[in-house]
Amino acid sequence: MTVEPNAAAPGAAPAPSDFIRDIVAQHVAEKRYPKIVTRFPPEPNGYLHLGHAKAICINFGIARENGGTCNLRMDDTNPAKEEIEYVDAIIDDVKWLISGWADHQLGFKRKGAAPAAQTVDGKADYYLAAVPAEAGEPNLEPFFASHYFDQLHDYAVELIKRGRAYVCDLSPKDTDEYRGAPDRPGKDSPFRHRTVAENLDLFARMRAGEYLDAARSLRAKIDMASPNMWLRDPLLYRIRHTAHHQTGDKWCIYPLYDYAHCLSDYLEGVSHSLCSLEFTDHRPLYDWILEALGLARPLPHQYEFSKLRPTYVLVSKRRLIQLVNEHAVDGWDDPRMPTLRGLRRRGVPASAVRRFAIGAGVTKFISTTDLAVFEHAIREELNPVAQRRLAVLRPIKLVLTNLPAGEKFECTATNDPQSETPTTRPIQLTREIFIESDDFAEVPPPKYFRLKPGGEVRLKYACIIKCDEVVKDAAGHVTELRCTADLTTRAGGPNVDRKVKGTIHWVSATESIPAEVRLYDRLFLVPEPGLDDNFLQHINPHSLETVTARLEPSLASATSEQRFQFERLGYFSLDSKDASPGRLVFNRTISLKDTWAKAPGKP
RNA sequence: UGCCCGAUGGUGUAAUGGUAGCACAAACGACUCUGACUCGUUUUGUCUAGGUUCGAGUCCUAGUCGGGCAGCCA
Repeated sequence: MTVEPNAAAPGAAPAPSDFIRDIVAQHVAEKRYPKIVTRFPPEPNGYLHLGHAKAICINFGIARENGGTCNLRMDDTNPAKEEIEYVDAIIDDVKWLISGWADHQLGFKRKGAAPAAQTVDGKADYYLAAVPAEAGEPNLEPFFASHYFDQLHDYAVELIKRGRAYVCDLSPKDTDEYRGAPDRPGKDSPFRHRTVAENLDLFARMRAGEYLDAARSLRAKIDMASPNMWLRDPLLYRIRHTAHHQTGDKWCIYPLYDYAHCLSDYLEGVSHSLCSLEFTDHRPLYDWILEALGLARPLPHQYEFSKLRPTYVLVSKRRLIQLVNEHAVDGWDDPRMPTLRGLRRRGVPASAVRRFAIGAGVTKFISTTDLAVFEHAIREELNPVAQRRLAVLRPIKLVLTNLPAGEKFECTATNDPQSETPTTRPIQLTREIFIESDDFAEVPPPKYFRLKPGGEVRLKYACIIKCDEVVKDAAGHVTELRCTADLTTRAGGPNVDRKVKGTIHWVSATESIPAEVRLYDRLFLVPEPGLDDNFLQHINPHSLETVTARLEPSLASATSEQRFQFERLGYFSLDSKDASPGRLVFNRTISLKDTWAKAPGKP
């Protein structure tokens, strides 16, 4: 198939091809649908995470490649579990993830709009078209399954009239028993053969609130002996005397997922309903309901793909809640969380999440993707755009004994070495500076080419220095290094081209500013923490280390939108929550690759 | 002892009956005022057994292994 190049992300991988896209391409060629419409249907009962990112990228990606729309729909058919608080967070996270990539595809609807009655080829029909969220109309909102409760009810009545659904009085327990087991057929409910009139009456009374919760249910009349459990007269409606966050107390009967989902897709004109593998067994039911109704427009179809499961990460709503509740992390937006909010706060660009989610591919094979692939994607996105700065995380004082106190030697540092037209900024070299404590070793391991007693190293953007003396305290800890600067090796100096093996970063002791820097690492020590019910014991005790660092002064005016590379250390950005004008707090998004850290022979 | 889905290097993914490729990871090397980036080289793969075919990762049969399904959750 041919796909449009990814215009919004130059240099990114070409639009992918996979078994679902092949099907869509075929349908486009056949003109099976007037338009390609997909949907992303989260249940508003939790925050979106890395696993959802894949579903978002597939659904929006396919809409994007085919000039279609992807509707954001709240799958809110269970008032007991869902809360309005999550709706806004979901909208915000989706917009963030697709920003600059598929903004045009985001389908919303007018506030309060419900499917409208229309006639198609002489048949009565309901339809609710998307309005592009980008159109700038003020009163737009996402789709809600709950906004279709009237139409869904009408369709249920129609199923009863067609003899395809009946009201069942079996208790939940008896319903389970009658259902049988995977290797054992079920048996018909004693209420299966009620007349249409009786079913209509009972269903109306269910709706009118005459019965207690779970006293009766509406069931599809399919086949209690089907080898597919979902075809054994599945429930369509249950009685729940519970208020709903969208419809208030208008309803005391609520549709179940299988009934609501396929019809919601249909009402919105969805062409391809893409979901994860565990719904494969539901597909025959999805098709059965739509076919039983004799609908007017082309029917949507469901296709399933395997979820994204990164290593070293939990992608289970229940377990993420546990992390938050047991204070293993500091809330849903903790930068160590795989939630979109957490990733965003950590400084991960949406483009990196997309690169990862899209790169994982679309298959039906249950796989785990190495977290290193994600980390690589983050570095790939950040490297070309991050402004370079100098910062020292764990400072150790270094005195350049041949430089006069109080004097500043201006050096020129490059902001964006990856740019074709790099820009620069001045930084000041002074008699007293800080270097990274890792960059000095009194007893250096083999192949150590940082600073050591009697050794030479280049101060990045400045000059070569030689270590003359190591000053220690009574306990034997190094407190200060005394070195000589060779100013002839500065830029413009006669010996600027002199080579030494090592180059290290530094900041002026007098010009630099202090800042809190949070060094984040993987939350778990084992690749598949979810395998263990007692997963909390695998938490990485060093997943967060907070240090007081020294930064070059230009960082004082940083904003949380900016991305920085602290040279030789990693990518950092201002914490959007805890930083304030008087307080600098930086998060490490991801470290630079460090081949030296794992060099053999290194202690 | 039911039905459904799947299986390609360490990991993920491509090859649509015709040279098993790409990415990540790993190892080595070049370059380097970031032990980064970039570049080069290398290691490692079609679950098993039959069959169809000039030719099979691909098609067929059987098996093995893994996953899903018995919520009035989604």
